[in-house]
Amino acid sequence: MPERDEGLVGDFPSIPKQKRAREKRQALLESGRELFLLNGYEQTTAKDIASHAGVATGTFYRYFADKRQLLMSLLENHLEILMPPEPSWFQQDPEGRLASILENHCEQLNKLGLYKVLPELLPKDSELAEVLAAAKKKVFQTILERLKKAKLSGLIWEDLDPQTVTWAIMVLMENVQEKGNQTGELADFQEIAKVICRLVYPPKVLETLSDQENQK
Amino acid sequence: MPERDEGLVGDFPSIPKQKRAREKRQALLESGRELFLLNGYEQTTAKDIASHAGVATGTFYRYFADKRQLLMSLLENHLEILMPPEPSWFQQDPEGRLASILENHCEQLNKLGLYKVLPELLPKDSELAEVLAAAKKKVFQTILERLKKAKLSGLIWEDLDPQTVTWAIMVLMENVQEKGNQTGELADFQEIAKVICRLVYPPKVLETLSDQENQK
Amino acid sequence: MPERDEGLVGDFPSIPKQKRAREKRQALLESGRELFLLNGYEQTTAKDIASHAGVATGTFYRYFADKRQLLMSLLENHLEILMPPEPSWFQQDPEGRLASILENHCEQLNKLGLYKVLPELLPKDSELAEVLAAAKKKVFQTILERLKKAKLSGLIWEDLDPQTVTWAIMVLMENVQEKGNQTGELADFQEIAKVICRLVYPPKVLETLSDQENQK
Amino acid sequence: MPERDEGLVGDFPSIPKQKRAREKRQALLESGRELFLLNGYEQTTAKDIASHAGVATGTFYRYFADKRQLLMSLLENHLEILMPPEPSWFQQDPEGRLASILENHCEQLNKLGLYKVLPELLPKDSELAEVLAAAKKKVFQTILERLKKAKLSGLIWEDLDPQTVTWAIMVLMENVQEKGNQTGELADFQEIAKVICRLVYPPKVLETLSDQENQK
DNA sequence: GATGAATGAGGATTCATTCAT
DNA sequence: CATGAATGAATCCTCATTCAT
Repeated sequence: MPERDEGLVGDFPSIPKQKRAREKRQALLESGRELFLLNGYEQTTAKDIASHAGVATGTFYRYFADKRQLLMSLLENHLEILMPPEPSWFQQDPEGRLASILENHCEQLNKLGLYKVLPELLPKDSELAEVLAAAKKKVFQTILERLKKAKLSGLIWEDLDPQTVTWAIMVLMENVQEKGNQTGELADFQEIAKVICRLVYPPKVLETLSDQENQK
Repeated sequence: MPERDEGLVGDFPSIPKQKRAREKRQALLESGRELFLLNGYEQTTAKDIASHAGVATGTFYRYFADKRQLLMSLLENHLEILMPPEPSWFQQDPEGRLASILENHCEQLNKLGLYKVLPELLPKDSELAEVLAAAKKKVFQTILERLKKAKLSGLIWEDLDPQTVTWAIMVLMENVQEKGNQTGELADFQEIAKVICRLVYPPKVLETLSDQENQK
Repeated sequence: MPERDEGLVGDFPSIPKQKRAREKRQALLESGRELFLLNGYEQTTAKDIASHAGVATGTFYRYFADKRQLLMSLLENHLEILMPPEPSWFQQDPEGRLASILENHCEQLNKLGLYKVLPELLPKDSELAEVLAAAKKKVFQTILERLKKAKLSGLIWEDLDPQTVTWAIMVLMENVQEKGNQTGELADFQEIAKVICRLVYPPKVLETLSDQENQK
Repeated sequence: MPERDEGLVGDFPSIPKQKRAREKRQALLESGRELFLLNGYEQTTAKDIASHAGVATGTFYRYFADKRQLLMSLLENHLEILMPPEPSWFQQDPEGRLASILENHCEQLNKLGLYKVLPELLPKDSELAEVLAAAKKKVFQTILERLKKAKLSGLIWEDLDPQTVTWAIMVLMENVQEKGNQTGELADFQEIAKVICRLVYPPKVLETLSDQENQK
């Protein structure tokens, strides 16, 4: 009766305590990640992952119940990276700050790469879809709250619906890492930040916030 | 044994056959579309599609090389629906027009449904990905051109990068049909249109454009 | 949606109506029977059965859900052969009749051979065990009823418990086909019949019944 | 690092180890027996047995070549329990004695339980089958000899074939422990003994033997 | 052309057995 | 000696594709 670790999504075979075993588990996770990115989830077999990690097929099943579970582990470990960041709007130089947040988020996403497999999985794995949707909803709520507070202070556009603005911000942030692909150039985070900020602040407010910074 | 349609004014050999063949092809395409949406692309087998269309497995392969080709046909037939619309910015009441464009686009997308399978395919089918990317690039260019013209007329924000704005508009338009899922409400196209227009027009320009309309 | 045939034990993929298909199904059943007898149930794989029947592995699964189901079909088709016969005790020359019943039963059992696999399966397949137990119980009841009637007529031993006698008769009949293996000779059905009859009739009754026959 | 038991009067190297080893072997045998009964032979893995016995998988293979050998050891250790008893027919109160022999045999069989796995193994393990057949043959011979002697003394039915009677007795004795399952009641050893005795003694002889007892 | 049975390669998973620690 | 992680052959089963009718 191996001990089991109840994670966010499903059961896992006992997570090994031994150092060697932990390393092997890590190697499998890493191999899985790489091959999923390279060939897609369906096209990657448990055997592939195992041999890429330098172990036998059976060893894979010592550490993971199946391919799906390995992926779930991966996602669980990096859920926060997959979520769009939650910028705050009261700070100075919002554009610059947002740009660097975006750049950082983008860099992490690309390093992880898992965002490439999600679209393949969401349609068939409703459990996973729910988990992600819940996480996104939370981010949505946070951003929305902040926007509403900002609105009370008169910092943001009066005539835009905060819900819709929140949605737009999230959609844009979730797609930053693909901007390069479309335009053929690297994403210019400064420009993107300006665009997003335009949805939030009227230009005058933005000037004020920037002035404050300049005065410092 | 080809059936013959012997009419008063001569023979139309094989025309009925062609007609039936075309119908069969259509039935297969339609079955494919439905099943892909229902169960996802990978989970749908050629046999499923054939029997859902009321023909034998082998018949499927008379009309399509394989499952992928059927999907390609589907996409080809409806590529324009899958592409974001190309709004123009010189017209009066831009928000209202954009709203109705969005609503229409969204409706067509949902009726077709194919947008749900794309994410599953793009990672593994680079050819498809290229085709779509090219189509998107074209839309991108069109929108960009229009924005640049508008900029020359001083109608749009001076300080935003047209490329980035174009990218933002497209991303937002491509994700309209998912807005409902996230917020739990139906997408409010009017509000979305307002948000998108904010990225294009300074409020004063917008007022002017609307005034023109009112004067009519 | 293939039609399904609800048998005694479990569901079966559609039983084919086409002649060729039926023959193939029969060939698979026969191959299964032979290989089960030859190598035992567990040692026989679906692939073995398929290639012994001259078809591909996948074909096996067109006709049977799995190995177990093939066996169930076999058993269902021949359940009556597997059950011990139900002799009646009022007739003339009971020994001779019983002997020929036994010989016939034994011959059929050996021709079928399935009795050799049953012991392997009963411990792990409680569903099958129940079906067989129920069938045996029915035979048991029939034999018991007949014995009780005979007892009322004073034809059988007064001092033996009919239930126990029934049990003994069934056990002996179920083991006839193994007598040869133990003694090294062919089962002598005449002698076995005499032994079984001794459990039923006192010698004097037996003489009377035989006399009646002689008088004819 | 072998532990050593250094006593006053010399060394007993490895004796403690041997004792522990013997215990471990016993634990494995016992675990094997329990799991075989519980899940059947095929369904029990070497790993199951080892962990049920509280040792590592590898340790199993230090004590037994494989699962089969463990079972063989078990059978070897308890062969006599598995064999039907060898009643003698000269004693007084044969029915009572036989009844108690049967009860005892039955009890031991049930305590051991191994009889439940034999049917699963005999078809695939001809070596085992031979060993058991040989043992049974020996019992058969013994019973047969005794019957023949009794026949010389005129104690038993003149008209029944001793070989067949021997066979019948063995078959009945081998199936006592299953009588309960079929009739739904506990086996009534007294009645079974009466039935078996009917195959051996004419009623009058039985009375005489019983009288002798009564006279005592 | 249409059919659908047949094919068989390929993926998931298990488990007897070995071997480095 | 004991351990239990690692091995990989072997099984089950599916499904894209072919082909005889």
